[in-house]
Amino acid sequence: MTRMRQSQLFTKTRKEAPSDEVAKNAQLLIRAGFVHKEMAGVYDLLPLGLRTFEKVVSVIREEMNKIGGVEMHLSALQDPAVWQKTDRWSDEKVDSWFKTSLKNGGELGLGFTHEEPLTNLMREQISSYKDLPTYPYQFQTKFRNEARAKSGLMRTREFVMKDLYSFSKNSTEHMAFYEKAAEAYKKIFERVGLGDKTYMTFASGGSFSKYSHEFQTECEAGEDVIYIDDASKQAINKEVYDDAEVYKTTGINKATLREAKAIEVGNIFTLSTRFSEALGLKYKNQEGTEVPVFMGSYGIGPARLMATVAELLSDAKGLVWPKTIAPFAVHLVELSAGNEDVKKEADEVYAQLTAAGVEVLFDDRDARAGEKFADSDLIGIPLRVVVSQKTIASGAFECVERATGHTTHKTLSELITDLSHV
RNA sequence: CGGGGCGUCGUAUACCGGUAGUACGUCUGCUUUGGGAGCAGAAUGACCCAGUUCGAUUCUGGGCGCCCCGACCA
Repeated sequence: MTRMRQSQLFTKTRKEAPSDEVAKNAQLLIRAGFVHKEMAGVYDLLPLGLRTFEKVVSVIREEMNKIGGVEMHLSALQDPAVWQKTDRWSDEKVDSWFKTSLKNGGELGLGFTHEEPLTNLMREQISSYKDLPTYPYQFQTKFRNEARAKSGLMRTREFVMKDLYSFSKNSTEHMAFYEKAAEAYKKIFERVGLGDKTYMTFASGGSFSKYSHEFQTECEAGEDVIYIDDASKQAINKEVYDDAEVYKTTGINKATLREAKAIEVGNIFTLSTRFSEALGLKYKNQEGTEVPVFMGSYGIGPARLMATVAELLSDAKGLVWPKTIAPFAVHLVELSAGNEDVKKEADEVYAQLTAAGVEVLFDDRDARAGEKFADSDLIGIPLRVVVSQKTIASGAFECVERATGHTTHKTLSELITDLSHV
């Protein structure tokens, strides 16, 4: 669906944010009708929110496909057996499990990540060096029993993650891909409008390896503290700030670093053979020797990314979406006040823009100008096109850029020409 | 999980040991129509369970829920 009449959009905007939301991202997304809070750390995507979410997903998907990613979809329900093999089933090892049980009493888990089932599955697919490298990925719901959900959509208990896993022959082949993945990630953050403020950040490797890389977007609402090197656009996570080896590896001068709060919008890990060895994922090399597959994992949460954009690119009037992830390209607003000529003209503009392939949200509601403008500002679609008696008389429609407030007047054909360039 | 705070119409807020007011939204009517309109009317509310009390939305205890700080974040 590339268009929508606002009279049929069931979500309503609100003047005030709910008192239980402090985070700006949640306040704006709820006020504009993009999301609904189901419970702490659990949000529903409403029509506008879903559209933006899907746009973010598309951007990520395109970049993953470009570097050889192959999309698939794994189950959320998890068999304990495979997790026991890597020692990640017990609540002592992993405290964020949501666990449930079968009617017959058998235990199940709701996946918080997918290294185990995928590695296990790939044993059927990988047996020779000829099968490598390979890069399966998915957009899939993760469940994490966070001790504390916080910051609106930033840290939730149920969320979709794009997780890509690389299966390589050795660390050299792995590192080549790791660097390609890092470049793809940079492109993703640029495309969604966060390029200026997102830094590839040296971080601890968790339980997998000594170091990993996070993509951190500088933002006051973030929960991480990073140290930014503006010259190289790199950063260092506070957790490894005092590690001398980090400076040797990166060549960063500790003295020039600037402290900032940031949101982790993506991360990439070298997993090495930690999972392939535990689960027996091996391949035969050219000499006929069995070797464990060398792995990596690469995650991005599209909803967190959407929330980060909401947090950073909004203004006092509401959301300001970049064209790449806006729910619609154009917000067509008719100010007919019941005037049939204006209505007819607006309908015509709606039909023609749609026919030209432009995604349009058409505010055909019987509401006053002030309310329509306020809603339009709140929702944050990049371009507002106004159809009213005034614009009909002048022969050109008023076009207002949401981000800048810049206003121009264009005929329908000029408008279509402009928009089809995007 | 430790600490703190908070639960009142759909939303945001107020007051009160004697069953609750305002604003926005909603409904009806009239007026208005380029920046969240005006007038008149209407409907809608105390998280749950105990206790104290003649009487509890108010006080006490417990539960549940939500937010914030911290810890955690594979």
